[in-house]
Amino acid sequence: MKRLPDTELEVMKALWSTGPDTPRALLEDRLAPFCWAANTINTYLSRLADKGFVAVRRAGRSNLYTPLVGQEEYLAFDSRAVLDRLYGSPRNFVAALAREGMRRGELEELQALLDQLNGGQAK
Amino acid sequence: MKRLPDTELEVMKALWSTGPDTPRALLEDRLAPFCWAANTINTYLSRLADKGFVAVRRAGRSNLYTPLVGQEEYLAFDSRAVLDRLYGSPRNFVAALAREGMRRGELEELQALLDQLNGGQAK
DNA sequence: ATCATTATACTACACTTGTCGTTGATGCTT
DNA sequence: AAGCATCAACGACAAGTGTAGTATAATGAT
Repeated sequence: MKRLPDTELEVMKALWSTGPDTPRALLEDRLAPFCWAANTINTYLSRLADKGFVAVRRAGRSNLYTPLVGQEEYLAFDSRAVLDRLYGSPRNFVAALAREGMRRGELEELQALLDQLNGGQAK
Repeated sequence: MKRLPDTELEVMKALWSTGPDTPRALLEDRLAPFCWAANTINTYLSRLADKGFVAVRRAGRSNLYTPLVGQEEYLAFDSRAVLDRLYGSPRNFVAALAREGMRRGELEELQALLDQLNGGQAK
């Protein structure tokens, strides 16, 4: 697996949010905030198809798009890649975030997750 | 600030590890594992200088290089950029990591950091 | 059958990144 | 002063990315 560039990632995010066999129109809807030309979205979709990230299926006059790589799968891969690139460990990543200043609630959320990951049983 | 490409980041990592006014020879030493041609390192340094990440100073026959952006500063920026790009929150990032399988000790390290960030006082 | 619509496929182009080769300046040797 | 060695500046080039225009093919209206 390879890390995706920012724009292609945005397209994947849209696809993940819409599920399989997403019609083109819906996809454009989800991507509307970016104000990309329709052709631009085309290019990103072709590239994603080339890379094996989405399947394109013809349905009548139009196309349906389906993500071939799941969100969970990609996030798992990407998060580890982030560590390898610069941080080395989750600890270092979170430490960097903390230095920048965590936002309201982020720390609590994280603590709650850790509690859960620890199996709930207190030490 | 802008995120750096992988190779330039490796050069910055080397510079951070060697401190200010790093002579060229030492830098090449640190970068030896990458087996880059000397010219290649030159290019990365020029690009980093253009981007304002390093200062170059002439010292006699050779150059000295100094990082203009601190490691802490860059990590703080980059970690937040990672969240904005794909995860949204530290929680989601760590959840993705957990799904991929945390490595030995990573979870404990992280918990220890959180304890510390929470100011130590148990709730 | 022809024309207009429309969505897709193909092509283009500038900028970035990864990687070096070539040129040029500076100083050391003789 | 001439030639050699060294290091840095500049130029180069392929692949990837951001962004979109032009061409083409299928559909529906006359």
